Amino acid sequence: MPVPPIDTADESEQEICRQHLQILALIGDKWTILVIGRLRDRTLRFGELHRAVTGISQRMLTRTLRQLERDGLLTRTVHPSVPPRVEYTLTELGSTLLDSLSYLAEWATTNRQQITANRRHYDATHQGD
Amino acid sequence: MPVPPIDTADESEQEICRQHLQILALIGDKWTILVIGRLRDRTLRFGELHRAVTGISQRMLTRTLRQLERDGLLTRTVHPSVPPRVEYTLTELGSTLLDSLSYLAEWATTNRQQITANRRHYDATHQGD
DNA sequence: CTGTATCCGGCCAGATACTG
DNA sequence: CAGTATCTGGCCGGATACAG
Repeated sequence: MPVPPIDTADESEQEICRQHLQILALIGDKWTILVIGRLRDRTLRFGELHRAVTGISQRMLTRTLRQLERDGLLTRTVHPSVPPRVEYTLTELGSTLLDSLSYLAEWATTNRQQITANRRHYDATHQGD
Repeated sequence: MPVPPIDTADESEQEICRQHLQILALIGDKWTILVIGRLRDRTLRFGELHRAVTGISQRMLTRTLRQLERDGLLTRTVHPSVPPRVEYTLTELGSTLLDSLSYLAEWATTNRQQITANRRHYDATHQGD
């Protein structure tokens, strides 16, 4: 069967792709990658993360951390003391995600300038439309 | 210098990370990956893409394609005929992006069920909060 | 067939204030 | 210190209608 017309039979492929997307949506938001990136090397406390990720609000940091905890990408440890001390640590699962992301990061590094150039060229040649 | 306090000196690292994010935001939206995924094997016309990507609206398909064209991830070819015929083809750049994404897709495949289980467990153990 | 133009409802992130 | 509660404005995506 060489080159089927449209290959409408692979609805399943698209379904699988959507399931992947559901997972990848994990990291598609604005802050998640920055947060787990900061946790790559070491455990950090809430306040440390808040300072480390420039511009994030308390609300968004909390939300991001909760979701990552729910997905099992990091662990949240509460030390019952005064003042309270909460530490966040990347799990093995989170660490492997970061590893997989490195390929994409490498692609971005390699092609960032090319993309910027492409955009400039497009904007220059299409501004008259 | 073993284990610096917070390592606030690597603001630059975060800057680079943000530049990466700026690029990765390309594919962080709802439709981009589905569209370029459909173009992996072959050139497709607008209408073919519209049917191939289930649920996408004309507006969103057009927007997605325009952005991908601007970034140089695909080419848009207009065949002057009646009715008009517009074909979209992945560029080398777009193809390499898809290759880099495959590592993430593999991670998603490997860990999807684990994550689903993690969520169930979290929801079960935290519903009383 | 391949788009563009317009309206519009929902969601999400930011700001702010408050709490154990 | 580590959050939660509430309000709000803006953006994004879908629906619809129209055009070359």
